[in-house]
Amino acid sequence: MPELPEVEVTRLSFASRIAGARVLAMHMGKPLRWPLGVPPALLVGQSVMGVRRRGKYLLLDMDRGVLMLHLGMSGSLNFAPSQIEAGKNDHMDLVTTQGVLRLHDPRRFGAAVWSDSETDEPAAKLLGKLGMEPLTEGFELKLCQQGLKKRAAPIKQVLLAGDVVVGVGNIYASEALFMSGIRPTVKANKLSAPRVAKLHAAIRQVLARAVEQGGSSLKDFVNAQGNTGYFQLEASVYGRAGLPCRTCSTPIKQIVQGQRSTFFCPVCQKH
DNA sequence: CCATATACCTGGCAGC
DNA sequence: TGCTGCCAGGTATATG
Repeated sequence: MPELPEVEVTRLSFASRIAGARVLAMHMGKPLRWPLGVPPALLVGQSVMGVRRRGKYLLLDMDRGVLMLHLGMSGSLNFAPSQIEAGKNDHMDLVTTQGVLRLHDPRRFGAAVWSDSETDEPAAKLLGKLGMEPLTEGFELKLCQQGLKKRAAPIKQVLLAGDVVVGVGNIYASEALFMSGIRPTVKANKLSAPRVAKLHAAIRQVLARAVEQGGSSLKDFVNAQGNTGYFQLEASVYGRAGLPCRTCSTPIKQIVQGQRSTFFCPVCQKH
């Protein structure tokens, strides 16, 4: 569910409401991807200074460290004024003076991890190899070209790997490649500079637009206020196998790359 | 170092 | 209705 836009929309939907809140209690349900790494009681009494995002991680800055949250494939957050009874897929409650932050995640590929600081383990290890943030000034075309030049893997898989640019997941990778007219199977290091420039712009555009739209509503995305997004309404290729390309009417193709589905138009994305 | 495969886990859906 | 098999937004880790 959550790629960069969904994570960012989630962040925006509760960051200002939780800022300044003091933790009253923390409850953990079934195990997530990694152990929290700290007894929940140690969170009690600390305040939430703010919420940042790095790639698809949400970073809750606390008095004495950072609580890192990841939504995995099926996670979502809810920030409600008061506590409601937890369902079987609710695996973390952070009860604060300003509301309850709840992590809901059926598949449990998500995570809640404590780190004494962003430069300590485990944060350093999890965040250390992440690529550029696509919606910041730091996402420079030149660095993008340099990064791709070193990679012989198909461009789609390089985008997903997240070590050149973060936040582009399986949906937006297909969408960005369609926007820039690039076939997903092309080796990253074979792309000409002008084509990388197109891709660079497309990544920015598709992610920024999805954030504006409130995130993807594919399947069941909701932000921390329970609102759905609208991106699904305008997907160009993702999930449209066999349907006519919105540009040229050629049936959209679906292939598998690195055990993930990829969608593209064989005519608009010739090479 | 790089590219690719594997593992984690549940729920929804198509097809029978 | 109920079963089976397939598929799903991510990414650390293992393997070649």
